[in-house]
Formats: sequence, structure tokens, C-alpha cells
Amino acid sequence: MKQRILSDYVAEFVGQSVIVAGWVHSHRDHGGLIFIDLRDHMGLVQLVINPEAGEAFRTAESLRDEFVVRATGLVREREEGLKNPNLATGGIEIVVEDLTILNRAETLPIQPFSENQANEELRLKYRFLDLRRDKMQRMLKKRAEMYRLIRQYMDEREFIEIQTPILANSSPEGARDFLIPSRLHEGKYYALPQAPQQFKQLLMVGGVPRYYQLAACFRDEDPRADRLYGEFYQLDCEMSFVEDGEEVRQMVEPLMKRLATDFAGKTVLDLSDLPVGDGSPIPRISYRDAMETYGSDKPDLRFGMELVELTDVFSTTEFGVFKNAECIKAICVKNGASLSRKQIDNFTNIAKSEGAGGLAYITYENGEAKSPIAKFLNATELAAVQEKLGATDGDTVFFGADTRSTVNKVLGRLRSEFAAHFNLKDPNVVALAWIVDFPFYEWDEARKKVDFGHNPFSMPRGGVQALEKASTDAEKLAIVADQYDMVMNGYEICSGGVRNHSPETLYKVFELLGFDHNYVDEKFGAMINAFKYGAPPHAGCAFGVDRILMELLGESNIREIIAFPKNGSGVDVMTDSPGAADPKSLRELGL
RNA sequence: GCGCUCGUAGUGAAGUUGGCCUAUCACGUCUCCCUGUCACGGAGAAGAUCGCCGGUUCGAAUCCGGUCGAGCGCGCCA
Repeated sequence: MKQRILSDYVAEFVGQSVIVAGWVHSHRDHGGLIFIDLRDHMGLVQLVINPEAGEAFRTAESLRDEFVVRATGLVREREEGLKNPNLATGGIEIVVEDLTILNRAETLPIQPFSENQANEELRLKYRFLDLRRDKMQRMLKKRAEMYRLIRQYMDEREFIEIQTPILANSSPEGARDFLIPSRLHEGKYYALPQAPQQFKQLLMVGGVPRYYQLAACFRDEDPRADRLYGEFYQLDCEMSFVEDGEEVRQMVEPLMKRLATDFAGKTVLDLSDLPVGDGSPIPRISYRDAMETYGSDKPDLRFGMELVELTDVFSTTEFGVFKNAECIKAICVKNGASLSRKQIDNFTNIAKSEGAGGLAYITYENGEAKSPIAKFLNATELAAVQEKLGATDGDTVFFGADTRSTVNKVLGRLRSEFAAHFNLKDPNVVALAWIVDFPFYEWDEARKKVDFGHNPFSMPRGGVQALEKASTDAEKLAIVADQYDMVMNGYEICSGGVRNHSPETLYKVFELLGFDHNYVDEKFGAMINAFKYGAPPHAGCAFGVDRILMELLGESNIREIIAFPKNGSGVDVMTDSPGAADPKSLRELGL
């Protein structure tokens, strides 16, 4: 029996008869001669059908785009002048002797191969057609390649992959759960895990030294361009007998570098000379420094434009807006003088949407400081601003004056917006950094009380003693967790921490927020119970692999790197899910 | 839940300061012709009550109100 040959290998069979199969990518009927571009998952190959082929020729005349066919024929080298240099197989063609239609195709509702892409809703409705596109095929292969590299890396370091339950229990204090009604236990529900957090910690107690999983996580929260609805995947890992987060960071860091370089072909920036951080090429930056210097806990470090503290400069100012502000900072936008009035108005609106009252600025041109606010500032102040910001001709300095948190938020957002406007976000470059030492507790402005900042399961620096010393809100808010995020080009791609494995400390952590032992026992019974029987210290982290793949493939919409994503309303428009339930199923569930 | 933007043949766009719109173009579809194309070419044809409902007007794709849907953002996302 003759073997079916994939298009990429056909050229190796010149002079031989082969079988090929695939889709009719395009057909060119010249009346007495028909060409077909046959597409399989590797590429295109040209079929030629002459009238002498008889039945095959008549079949070829009836072909339409995207018919599925099988052809048998002789591979021959094309004559000079007939070769197509734009096609990988353009030097050869197959002279068809036998042609079979394996399946027909109706006229396509979208044209996957047209330059004009259908809108996203139609692409998702006909995802099976959309996936035939080269770009989507490449995406699927890259995802598989990434998973392979991750597994290889983790296996080499003796992590073992363990599947944790999908039917699990609700975990409080988190995102909204997906609930599954139990048939065997009427009135009770499973919850899909938001993350395998509790199970992986229980594995540590269970004597597993190093665990990892490409884990499905489920959260019922509204999606964003960089956040999928419903389900997403994490590279989740945990190591026992680790008491310092640095050990985890050093373990996973080379993997991220490798993905950025070998896998994605990008350059990882050396950030050792950043104004903040510990001087490492992939720096460790404290949460506080990140907020003060970049106005974000996930700063894009492909560009500078740091926030510069000016509060002292204006301590005696006469300018009303600055006089009453708790904090004054500024950023220097290189070439900002090129911004039009209208563009500045747009940035002002962005600043206002983040809580700013307005957006003061000074533009430097021809050795002069031009600004609507210049007349309110004295010479000393003006000189100090220019010197501290390092502004030169052509630059514009933008100010934030408000509470410290608002100033950081506003300028942090503007920093990113200006960088986008001036094309400072180099797509060929990856900036990686660790944000460390997150505050354990945070002030919840809405409820006017102290709440968990990130995750109640991480270890407060200083352990139980640090907790015992904190009685006022301010003291509680000063407690730092051994908790760390990795940021990649402005995206949070990883979150991790040294876990709190001591029952005493865990109770104390909740006690400071007014929760008693019963509350903890009720909510985290399995975990707190397990910790009573010899829990080793442990630490770990979880990477958002979808977001990493999105950034590394240069996509700005996370649905582009998923085979079958839900749309922005959480609907799978292809299968019409969620759908109504069968009444019999509902009866069995007692609903 | 809120804000911004959008909704025109199968697909992508134009038209949106009301009337020359009996709605334009490209791709696709259908019929016929064509033996070296590869974005094949040529001749012709069909296909849209401009998301939906209501209003203003002599007249609405165009203006107004409502509604539905989509995208982005905010809230939310330990």
C-alpha cells in the first residue's frame, strides 16, 4: 500500500507516485487544465489535472474551496519559469491520476484565509474554520511546545506532576466560585477550584518534596483583554523545606528566561542598573519601591520614565494646587513637546479617570519652560524640577499632586500610556522582574477596615512575633509578607509565597482581622488540621501560562491564544454554552 | 452594575453635517468561456427593507429616545 505523504515532504518524491490528502485551498480552472492548491497541516502543494486524467478531471471541475480530497499522482519538478518561489513546494507539483472527494463543504460563512478577518464573534462561532488559519495552527503548536518545555524543565528538577481535584470545595475570600450541585447529596455543592492552593499545600504535608501541575483554574469573574472568562491554566508548583522565597525564585527564573529567548526568540533585558531593586539582571524590587518609582505593582520595565518625588521641592510653594497636596511627583516624557493640545487633553482625561483633578505640565522648548502653571512657580522651583527630572529641550514634565496613592496610580497609568504613544514598548524585548515583600494586610477603603492584601496563606515576615506586636491598624499594615510576583512587560505573570505552615501563626493571622479559631477551622479545616501533624515549611508559586503565551506571541487579546475561548460575556457562541439543562437532570439534582 | 466605542449583502469596509442612496467598493457565491496558473484571467448574474422598536420630519442608514448584541475599560479578579 502506498503511503500518504505530507506536503512538506512531497519534494523528496520527485519521479515517484504518491498519495496526498487535504483541503482544497484554492482552485484555478483554465478550462482545459486545472490547478489545485492542496492544503494539509504542513502547507500547500500544487496539483495539476489534465483532461487526459478522465474521471479525475471531471471530479476536479466540481471542486469548491475547502472540499476535502485525496489525490494520487506523479511528483514532478516544474519547468523553469513555472516555479513559484513564494511557495515552499513551489519547485514541484503533482500530476494527478486519481482524485477522490472525501467530503464536500458548503460555502463558508467566514473567509478564514482572506486578509479581511471576520469580527471576533463570527470567528468564535466558526472557530473550527478559524483554526485552519496558519496563525492559529502556529499558536496551537506553540502552546504545545511551551507545555513540553515546561514539563521537561520541571521533570529535570525532580518535580512530580500531580492532578488535584476539579470537583472541590469553595474557598472563601476569593473570586466568585463555579458551583456544581451534588446529586448524591441534595442541597450540597462542589466548587471548581480557583487554584489548587490548598491541595498543593496538603501535598507538602503528604511528604511530596516537589510538586507541579499545569492546572486548570476556574473563576467566575468578568473578563478583560488579558483575562479569560471562566477557566485558565497555571503552572502551579510548590517545594517543601523551603523557608526563603529566594529559593523558589531562583528555581523558576531560568525557565522564564528560556521561554522568552529559546522559545519566543526575544531578548531578555538586563535590568541590573535599575534605580530600584537589588542589582540583579532580573531584579527583586520591593512592592513599596515599585509603587513609588513606577506607580504600579506590575511595572513595564522595558522603558524608564520613573516617577520623581517633588514633594520637598514644593514644600513652601504658593501654587494652590501643589500647596494642598500630600504628595507631588512628576514624570519626564522625552519628546513630549511633539504632543498636540488635543493629545494632551486625552492624557488629561486618562489622568482624571484615575482620580486626578487635572494634569499640570511644563514643556521645555528653545531653552524655555512653557507651561500654563509656570507663572505660579518661582525660579527656584522651576530650576529644581528641571534638574530632578533631567528634562532637556523637547521634553515635557507631567505632574501629579494629590494623596500619595492617587499620585502613584495616576502617574503609573500615564507612564504606561505615554510609553505606548511613543512606541517605547519594544515587542522584541522581555523585561522580567520580581516584585517582593508585599504588605500582608491592606486598607480596604470601601469597608474602612484592614483586610488581607494578597493571600492569607503566606508567611508574615517575622512570624508569629511580628503579628503579636501589631495592635494598631498602622502596625498591622506595616507587616510584610514573604510573597512575590513576577512581572513580564507590565503583566503579572506569577504569584507566589512562602506559606504559613504553622497552625499557631495561621490562627493569629486571622485573629488580627477579628476572625476566631472556629472561623479558620470551618473555612480551612483540612489544611489547618493537616498542619497540626508535622507540616514541613514550604513555598511555591503559580504562573499564568495563558498570559505568558499571549505576551510571548505578541498578542494583546488573550482569546487569540486559546483554541475555544468564551466571549466577553462568558458564552461559547459555537456550542451555545451555557445552555438550558435537561429537566430530568434537574430533577435528579433536586432542582 | 457603570462608562466609552461600535452594529450597513455571506465576509470586510465606504456612506452617518437628513434629500442627488433606486445604498458604493473589494472578497466570496452562481452561470458561461479559457491548457501554465499560483491573489489566474474574461463575460454576466444573484444577494442588504442599513441590529431591533418607537419618535421627529414632506423625507431617516444618517437626527432623537429606548432596546438587544459585541469590543475595550472601571468595579471585581485571595
